[in-house]
This record gives sequence, C-alpha cells and structure tokens, in this order.
Amino acid sequence: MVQGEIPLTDISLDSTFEKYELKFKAIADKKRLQIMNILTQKGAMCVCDLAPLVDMAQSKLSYHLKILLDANIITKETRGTWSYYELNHKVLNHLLSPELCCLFKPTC
Amino acid sequence: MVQGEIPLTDISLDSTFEKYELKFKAIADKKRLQIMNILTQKGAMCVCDLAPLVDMAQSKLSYHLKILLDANIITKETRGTWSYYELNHKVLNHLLSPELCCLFKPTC
DNA sequence: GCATTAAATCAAAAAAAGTTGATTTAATAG
DNA sequence: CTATTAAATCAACTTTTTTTGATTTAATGC
Repeated sequence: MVQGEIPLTDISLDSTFEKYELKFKAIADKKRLQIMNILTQKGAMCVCDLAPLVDMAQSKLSYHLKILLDANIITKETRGTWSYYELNHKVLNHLLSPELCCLFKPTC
Repeated sequence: MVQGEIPLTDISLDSTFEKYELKFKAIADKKRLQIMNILTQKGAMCVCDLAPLVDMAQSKLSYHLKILLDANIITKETRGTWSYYELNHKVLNHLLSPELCCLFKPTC
C-alpha cells in the first residue's frame, strides 16, 4: 500500500474488534459465566473458597480466573496469601445490555 | 442426587449460561465482528459479494456465517441461487450495551 | 439436456483453548 | 528455620475450533 493511503479508520476498527474479541471470548464460556454469577452473589472471593463452589481443581480455576482478569471482567486484590477476585461492574455495564447485566447484579 | 432435591434454579441458570456461551462465542471473533460491521454498513449481502470485502474464501466465509446464524446473530434469506445475510438487530440489542450496539448501527 | 454460478458441506490438517497433575513461589504460623 | 497453606505456573495431553481445498447440491440460462 502506498504511503498516505493507510486506512486509519479500518486500523482502529481492527483493534476495536480485537479488544472485543478478547472480552467476548472471556465471557463465552459456561464455567466462566458460572464463576461470574457466584461472584455476583458473594462479592469478593478467594480461589480456595470459590473452588468447591464451582467444583473445580485449583489450577483449573486459576486458569479461568486469569482469562477473566486479562479481559478486565474481574479484578484481583491480594491480601497475604489470599487473592480476592471481584466482578468489574463498570466493564460489564459497558459490554452487556442492561437486561443481561441483571444476571450479574445481586438485586436483579 | 435424591429425587425431589433437583435444584431447579441451578438447572435453568445452567441452560441460560449455555445459551449465552453460544451467543458470545459467535461474536467473540475478530473476523465475525468484521462481517457484522460490514453487514451494518451494507445491509443484506450475499456470500459472493461479502467474500471479497472480508478477503475470505467462500467456504471459510460460509463457515463463519453459519456460526453467526446458529447463534441467531444474523438471519438468512435465500432468493434463487443467492443467500442474503442480514444482522439480527433485535438479538444484538438484547445482548450488547447501547454503547456497543452503536458499532452495529449505520447511524452511529 | 448441459454449462455456469452460488453456496453448503465434507474430510484432513492446523491452530487454539482447556484439562490435568506436579512443581514453584510466597506468605504465615509455630 | 520448618511446616503449612494459597495460588500461580508449567508441561504434557485432550478437546474444540478454524482453515483448506475438493466435492456436492441446487438454481439459472442456453
């Protein structure tokens, strides 16, 4: 492509699509939606307390939490030996319809 | 599990999560988001006209369109030898935030 | 009928995502 | 310092998804 003809709009759309691919991939999983739902009910939780609730081995759960964390769907706060994970409502509200967001609000 | 102790709520949540897994998986892909964006601009399109725009072989494009169609993100109407695909705005509006839906509206 | 075009489908291969059990890192308590 | 617990990471493996090129199905025009 000749200089000066770079389609700036397409490039930014492309990185927009990449951004949402990451986020939608993170929530495009039954188990991760279940994790999100439990975090909705319980607020912040550590891996060791979450594992029995979702019936997952620790390493598997850490793997799924990392995917949600990398997509900014959840946040992490480490206190001592524990890591507490929590839903990132701001990002979810930006992403999902109000109707769907209700799935991730304790009051709905 | 003993009869009568079936957790109805969890079962329905489970099928809810499965439903959204399918839908989010469909849109959790850069190429499919690009297809959706082009359908936003152009309205209904047939495979043969869409293929060069997204720079994809016919079989590959048909594969991705089928995934979007199965998730009800797009609709299909066959006229003669042609199949016209179109965005399903109703489903998208239910799924995505108004902010995000703008990505898939020609007027935004 | 035959040739042409559109699009779906198929099977094999490649790539990506998820699972498993073990190991590592790091904080805490004794 | 040692033992214990929490959680991340790793490597091998399995499963799922995507890609590719070829084939099939079906509609149209001659």
